[in-house]
Amino acid sequence: MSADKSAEIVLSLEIDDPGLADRLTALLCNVSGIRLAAPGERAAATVVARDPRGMPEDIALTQRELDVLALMAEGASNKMIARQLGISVHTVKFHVGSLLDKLDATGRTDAVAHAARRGVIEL
Amino acid sequence: MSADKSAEIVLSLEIDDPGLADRLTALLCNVSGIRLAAPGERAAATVVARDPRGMPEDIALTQRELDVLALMAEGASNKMIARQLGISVHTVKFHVGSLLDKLDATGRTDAVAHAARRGVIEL
DNA sequence: TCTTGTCCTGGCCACCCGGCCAGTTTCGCA
DNA sequence: TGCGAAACTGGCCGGGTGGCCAGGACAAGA
Repeated sequence: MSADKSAEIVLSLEIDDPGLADRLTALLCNVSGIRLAAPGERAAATVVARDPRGMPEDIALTQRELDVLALMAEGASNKMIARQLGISVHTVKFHVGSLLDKLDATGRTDAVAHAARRGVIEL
Repeated sequence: MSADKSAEIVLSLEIDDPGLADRLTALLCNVSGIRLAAPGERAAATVVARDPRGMPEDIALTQRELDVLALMAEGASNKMIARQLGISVHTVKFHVGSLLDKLDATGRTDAVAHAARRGVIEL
């Protein structure tokens, strides 16, 4: 067990409000003993702040899009999703396209990552 | 509600590890611009940390594989990763292949999901 | 020395992905 | 009754992805 009091504590930020995120980043990065996590780095603790007011946060996804998204997160290909849902590959690609648009993602990997970050799906 | 930008940011702590909680408390309470929440007070953000001991060791990934994995989680294509790391697309595909093998994934989306589940990367 | 592991690069190829065009049906709402 | 949203399907195509083959450089360790 390390009792090193000088070891840095790695913090990651999950903050919706860009202004608050900026202010916290500016404040925390100057604190000795604390370091902000690089992208992908494991953090000892996470600073979270979901949109305080309202915060329904649920992006307007249809039921079908949710179905497709869940299977996408399992690593399923369009063909697999089509077979699973009993629809054609074209329809799957149609829903994936809507998902990429609504989640502001560049690809399916990005879409799953964004959805997981926003709590739309559980990894 | 007052939107005073010079106001202190109120933070609350939800940390399992008492040692980590103490260290963070000691560090944060001396930062001007940040105040720890009084009991029952509404906080602008919350610092959370799950039990770090519950996680098994990281799967044996090389540094380069971690680099590629982090960029994959950002939704970057092989070409983007290659440009970012200053290596060729072929090398990126080589590392991605190793990643798929080690993470027991069928594709890059699956790989990112698995890695996030196992705590290898932070989404 | 020889072996092992990591990292890097190339070509080739089948398949998948995402975006574009087009259309259909069904449903709820004004 | 008309109109839009959602769901569904099709063809087409450029580019991306993943698997396979091959090779070389370089450091650590047996």
